[in-house]
Amino acid sequence: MRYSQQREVILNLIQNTKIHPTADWIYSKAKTHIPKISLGTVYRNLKKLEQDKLIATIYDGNVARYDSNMEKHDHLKCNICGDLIDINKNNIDISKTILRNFNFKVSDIEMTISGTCKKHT
Amino acid sequence: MRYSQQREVILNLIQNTKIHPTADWIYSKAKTHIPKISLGTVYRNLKKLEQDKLIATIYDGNVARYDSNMEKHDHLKCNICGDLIDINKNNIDISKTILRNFNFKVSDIEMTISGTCKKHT
DNA sequence: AAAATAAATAGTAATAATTACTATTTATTT
DNA sequence: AAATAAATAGTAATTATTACTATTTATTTT
Ligand SMILES: [Mn+2]
Ligand SMILES: [Mn+2]
Ligand SMILES: [Zn+2]
Ligand SMILES: [Zn+2]
Repeated sequence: MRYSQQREVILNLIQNTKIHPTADWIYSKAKTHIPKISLGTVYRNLKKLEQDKLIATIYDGNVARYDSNMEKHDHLKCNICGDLIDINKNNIDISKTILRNFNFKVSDIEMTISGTCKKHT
Repeated sequence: MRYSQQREVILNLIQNTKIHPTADWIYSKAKTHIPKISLGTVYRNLKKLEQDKLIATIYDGNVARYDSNMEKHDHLKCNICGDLIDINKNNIDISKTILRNFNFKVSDIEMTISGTCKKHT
């Protein structure tokens, strides 16, 4: 993958925030560095960075958010501000542990387990 | 909430399938019963049915799917066909149990824990 | 260093999912 | 049967994302 200033700025933005930003957030921040950058360039590079395993896409409801923490981890999602907070599996024995460790009151745990179903054996 | 034939058809369709259908799937099936039904009506009723806790919305990547199984449960998502398969928490001790019980090979477990973060205490 | 090459970009158009709007219809109450 | 307000059909608007294309630019070759 050939170097481009645009991609470097995009990756840096994602790496320097903990907010798991959306494409639009990245686009508006990137414009302060490269005023002529286009939204298409942002999306194209997000795809490439994901293919290169430099970032991961998290679908948060109906919008994609991007994460540069490539260690396997899960998230706490606040119902009020929508923040996504990184957690590690070993930390999450139960809701009580989360309340203790993160001062976060759990109301729901959603889990999606991906893989290959029996139709493809 | 006042009765409407449209809403009854929509709810019945969701209750009579295990596929966790999308709005479009519901729309096309509903048209065979009520040819003049509009897509807006489908979405409006999906929202109302959710508010009334008759169905739940599952965000599967970037599209919403609808589920009439209102018992707390999680899903296995097949990477190949995209099927969502209901599971219960007690069943999911580990990947091995899932392989045994569902003949489903786990490649990834994603978990989102919702609640209220410390900023709102 | 200049020319050649192919990848990346800007800008715009297209698509898909969802929500909003409004005149008309319909379920329910009076 | 008339009145009322909720629900609908049909369409327009919005949002997120992808596609397209002429131009620019990073890298390689001479
Ligand atoms: Mn994260
Ligand atoms: Mn389900
Ligand atoms: Zn919060
Ligand atoms: Zn499958």
